[in-house]
Formats: sequence, structure tokens, C-alpha cells
Amino acid sequence: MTRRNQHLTLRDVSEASGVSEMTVSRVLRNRGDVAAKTREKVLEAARMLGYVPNKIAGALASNRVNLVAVVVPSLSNLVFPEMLAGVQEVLDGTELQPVIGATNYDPAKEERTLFEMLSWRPSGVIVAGLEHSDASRAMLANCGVPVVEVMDVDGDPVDAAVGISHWRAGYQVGTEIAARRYERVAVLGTKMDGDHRARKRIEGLERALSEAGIAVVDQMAYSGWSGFAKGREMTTELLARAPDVDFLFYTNDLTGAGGLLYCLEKGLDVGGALGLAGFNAFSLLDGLPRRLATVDSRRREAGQVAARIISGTHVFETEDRRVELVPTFLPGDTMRPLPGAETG
Amino acid sequence: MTRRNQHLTLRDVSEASGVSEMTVSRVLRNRGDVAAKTREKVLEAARMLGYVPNKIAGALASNRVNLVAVVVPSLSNLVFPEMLAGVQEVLDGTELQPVIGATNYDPAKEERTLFEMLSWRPSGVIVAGLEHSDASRAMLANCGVPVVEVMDVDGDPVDAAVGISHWRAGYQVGTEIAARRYERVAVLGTKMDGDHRARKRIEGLERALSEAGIAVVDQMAYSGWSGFAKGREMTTELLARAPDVDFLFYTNDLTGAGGLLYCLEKGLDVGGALGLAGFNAFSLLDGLPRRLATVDSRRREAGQVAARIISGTHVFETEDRRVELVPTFLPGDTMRPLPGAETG
DNA sequence: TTGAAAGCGCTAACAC
DNA sequence: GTGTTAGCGCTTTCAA
Repeated sequence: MTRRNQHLTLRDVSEASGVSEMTVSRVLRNRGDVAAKTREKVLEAARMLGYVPNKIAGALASNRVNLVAVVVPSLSNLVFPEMLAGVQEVLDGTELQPVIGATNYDPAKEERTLFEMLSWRPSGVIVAGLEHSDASRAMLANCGVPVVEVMDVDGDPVDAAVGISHWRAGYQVGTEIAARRYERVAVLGTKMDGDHRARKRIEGLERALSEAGIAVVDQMAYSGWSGFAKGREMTTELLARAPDVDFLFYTNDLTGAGGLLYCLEKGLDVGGALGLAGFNAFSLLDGLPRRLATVDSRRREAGQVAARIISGTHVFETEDRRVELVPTFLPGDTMRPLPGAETG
Repeated sequence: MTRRNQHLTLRDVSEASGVSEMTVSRVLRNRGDVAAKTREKVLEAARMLGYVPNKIAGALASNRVNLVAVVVPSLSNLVFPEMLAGVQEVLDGTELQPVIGATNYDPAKEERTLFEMLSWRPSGVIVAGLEHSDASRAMLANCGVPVVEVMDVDGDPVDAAVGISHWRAGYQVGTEIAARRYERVAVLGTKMDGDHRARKRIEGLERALSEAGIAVVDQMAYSGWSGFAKGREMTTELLARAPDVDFLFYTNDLTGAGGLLYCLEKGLDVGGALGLAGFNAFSLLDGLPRRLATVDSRRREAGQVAARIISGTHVFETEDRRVELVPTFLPGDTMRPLPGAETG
């Protein structure tokens, strides 16, 4: 063996089939006109040998890479896999392939991941959020391919942006709370610096409440991972120190569900005197004892649209390459009815 | 502009710094001896220009690719992101980068994804499960890099395998059920053909039960996505048609949690006359009204070990390149105590 | 310590 | 319809 490595090359297929490398290449890419008989010979040889093309060489020669870089903070938070599912769904109908990287909510890690991915010269970049380091923004601005910032539109996109406005979603929840005459609202959120979307939701909520003359009477943040237990803990603690609150807004459905379970156990009048709301509309949670009020943040669609933008099949309606999706408020069973609404 | 594309090349950096391309390359890779002054000039020029190296050309020239292909059935099922977290955690300490692909539990899609990924000549492959099409197995066997099949060891690995034995995990649950004198067990599982691990758990469970002379009195499978609602539905239906069952085994914690909530609402004697168990030990669910009996399937560790195998830092104890992790049974509060056990 | 030449495996462009 | 030639941007190798 004098071969540099164990991989087969076009040349091997060429020799095995008695067809020139170039024609072999054409067959394997379904390009140009190749005689049916030649094609057969080539495919047969390739199959027999178990030839796997070398995309690296192909990409270098053609200056085309069918990879789309997708950068998310985390895969453990379900919202990101759900967005990715939307991306994959759309890209599956194209030649493009997603390459996924996680940053752990760390801007420096994001910067490194982007650099690494851009050095593979992808055909597009999808990145969660609008907040990035200056260096990251510079890379994105200069990478020469479409860049879509997803799951948020509150800010200044480098190129395109797709998602809901978390600020407005929070604002809407605030108006719904106010309309239902809740008056002493507490916010149970996250301590994570990197979670800009949760922060924006809270800001929107606070604005709506303050416009309605309602106070946020208490606020609590946790660090670490979201789960039922965290929602329980926070709720226990919060109700202990502010027993007169009448509404609990959780920035996340999972902690909200934990809080809901806790409140039900304690026999609190959930959906009546005490209102509860989460955020994200995780379908996983359908089937809780009560449907938690929540907001569908439309992350799957965000992924779909982002993928369409990258693949060039999206038509922008506005000229600023921003696609604002409309979040859906779902009152569930944990907020009292609007005053004046009919009751069955 | 006569440039083919907008990307900067080593040559640009070379010209800007007045240093040969070769030396620029050395500086940018921290290779060989370069005078401190030269190094400075080069780094300065690269930074000023915003040079991003072209890994495609680099990989072709060096025949080295720092990518690890990771192929999983789904990202929506939390077990896979959790395994991926383990992979990422370990690879973060190396030069290697994971590239993730999802197959949607479809062997044909898996085959295509593997082919696609292998054509990028990764340094290693991590793939979930031991069941693959013949073509997939052939590709894996011949790809010339380490291949780790994760999250299962019941079968014949192509190369290395890391994970728990789902059969034995199921068997263990069965012995725990038998030891607690439950006698009429029902299994609530999945219809998905591709979910071999769930199937193996059920088989192990059935074996343990039959050895103990216990019948599986009913079985039910759902299709589609796992969530609380599915657990509720199945439980409702099952208890209607087999009201005398005394144990419900769910192949999945999420459906198990739905069932648990349902049974509690109905006032059933959960943890006493009626036993319940799920599988996977999702920490997200800590904080349910009762801790659901479950089994930790150690998927994060599986990812970690797989990544260590790929990066060459794992030392095998046996010679068959199989690492069997031991699942942990967690009785929670939904199974009655062992007979003869002390009660507080 | 630095540079020049050759070539990685493929495809674009053009010739036949 | 098929083959030939050149070269993608980098790294390996060897020479200075």
C-alpha cells in the first residue's frame, strides 16, 4: 500500500469502471449528460467499491459548501431543539445540511463557535438571538453569506431576523393580567445573564403593568437549570415572603408547571384569586392538572422561516429582512376569566 | 475586483504583513519556530484584515478534519440532547468539534445522514443505537475512524459501544416490581418501530416478570410524541379496560408523569395498591407531586465516554471495546416498600 | 527561522 | 457525450 489513506478516490472508481474521472464525477453528481450505459458502469463500480465522495475536495474545487451553521445557546432547553426541528424540516427538502453548535449562553464561546464554523465556509448562518460580541457581529457581517438571527426581533439584526418580539409578548401577558384585574404581580425568572429573551419578556410585562397602574410587588430569580423543582422552590419562598401576591408570572413553562403543582397541592385558588402564567407553550406539558396560561413563542416556525431565508425560498415583505412572528397568548385555566365574560 | 469570492486568503495576510504564506500559516497554527517579531506582524495583519482561515483547504492539504459526526434519532426527545451535552462537554477540552445530525428514527434517513457526514471525513463517529441498515453498518465499518454506538450495548457493535443495557434495566425494574408483590402489570409503551431501546426494556421486564410467575396483563402502545397528555390518555383507557391491574410501567418518564398525575387526581392509591414506574430519570420532572419510580439511563455519561473514545483518551478495560454503564433504579414514591422493609 | 515547490481530491471550463 | 487541463487555499516536504 502506498496510498496516503484508506479512502477511495474518484480515480479508483475511474479505473474500476474504465471511465474518466471527470465523467465519474458527473455521474456521481447527476450533472450534465452522461450515456445511460456509462452511468450504469460508474454507479456499479462506485457501489461495489463502497466509494464515499470527499466533500472537502469537492467544496474546495467548486467553492460551494452545502452546510448551514446553526448556533444556539443550549440543547438542554427545549426551545432550541424545537427551533432546530423547524430548520431541519425545511432543509431536508434542499441540498443543505445543518451543522449545530451550542454556546452554553457564553458570548466568548459563541464567538469561538462562529469562527470555527465560518472557517468551514457554510452557505448560511442561523444564530439564536440578537445579542453578540462585537467580534461576533463583525464576523457575521463580513462572512458573505446570509445570516439569520432567530427567536427574537427586539434589536438590530446583522442581516435578517425571525421570531417573536419577547418584549411585546411580555407586554401582552401584562395587559391580559391587568384586564383580569390582578393587582399584585410577582415575577419568577432567571438569573442568567445570557438569557436576553427572558429579560425582554419581563421588561414588556412590567411596562404593561405599570401602564395599568399595577405593581410588580416581588421578583425572584434562580440560577441553573429550569425544572419543576425550581418552580416549586421559588414559589414556596415567594409566597412565604409576599403572601398577598395575586399573580405569579414565570418566565418559563417548566418552572411555571412546578409552581402550578405546588399551588394546587396547597389548595390555593388557582385560576381564581391566584393567577399563574408561564411562557413558551411546551406541548410536553399538555396534560397538567390545569392548563397553564402561557404564550406560544413560535420557535418552530422561526426555524422554518430562517431555513427558507438561507435557502433563498423566502420572500420578504418588508425591506428590512425582519420577519416578526406573532406570539399566541393561551389563557389556559390558570387565570380568571375577563370581567364580563360569559361563564358556562 | 478580480477575486473569485469575498474571502481573504493566506496570501492576503502574507502580502499585508510582508511575510511568506508559509510562515503566516505557521503562525496561525502555532506551529514550528517563528520569530516573535514575525509572529506579531502576522497576527496583527490577520486581525486587521479579519482573516478567517479556510478549513476546507486546510483539511484537504493536511488530510485532517477536527469534526466528529454525531447522529441521533431526534432532538425533541430529551435523552439525545442530554447525551450530546456529555459529548460536547468532553470535546470542548479538545480540538474536536461535534457535528450533529438527526434521523427522525428512520434507518434510510440515518443512512443518508451517515453518508453525508462521512463524506466530510470526520475524525470519529458517534451514533445512537446498535440497529442500522446493512449499508450503514458497512459505511461505519469501512470509514477508517473510531465509531462509537451509544446508549445501548445489547447487540453487536461495529466498533465500540457505550451505554446501559436496556434489556437488563427492564429486567431490573421487573425484579423490583416482583419483589414488591405486584401481580398484574401493564406496559404502556411506544409504537415506534425505530425505538429499539424501549422495546428491549419491555423485553427485559417481561422476562423478569415471567421468571417470577407474574403476568403482563395488558399492553398499550401510542404513536407520536411523548408528553403528559399521552400518558393520561393511555392510562385512562388502560384502567378502563383492565381495572384490576396493580402496576403500570411506562417506557418513558413523560408519559409516566402524565399517568401519575391522572392517578393522583382519581384518588388511586399510588405507591400502595397501585405501582407506577417510568424510565430515564429526567431531572426536569423533579418536583412532581410524587417522585415517579424510574431508572437513570446514564445518557450523559454515555456521551462523555463516547467522546473520550473518539478523542483517544479512554482506556478500555475489556478488549471488545464495549463500555457497559450501570443504570440506577430509583424507586421514588410510586412503588410500595419492599416487604419486610422498615417504615418510618 | 524562513521560503519554494508540489500536491491533497475534486470540479470549472473548455476542447474534442 | 466524454476527456483534458488547470487550479481551489492550504499544508507537507525539503531546501536554504
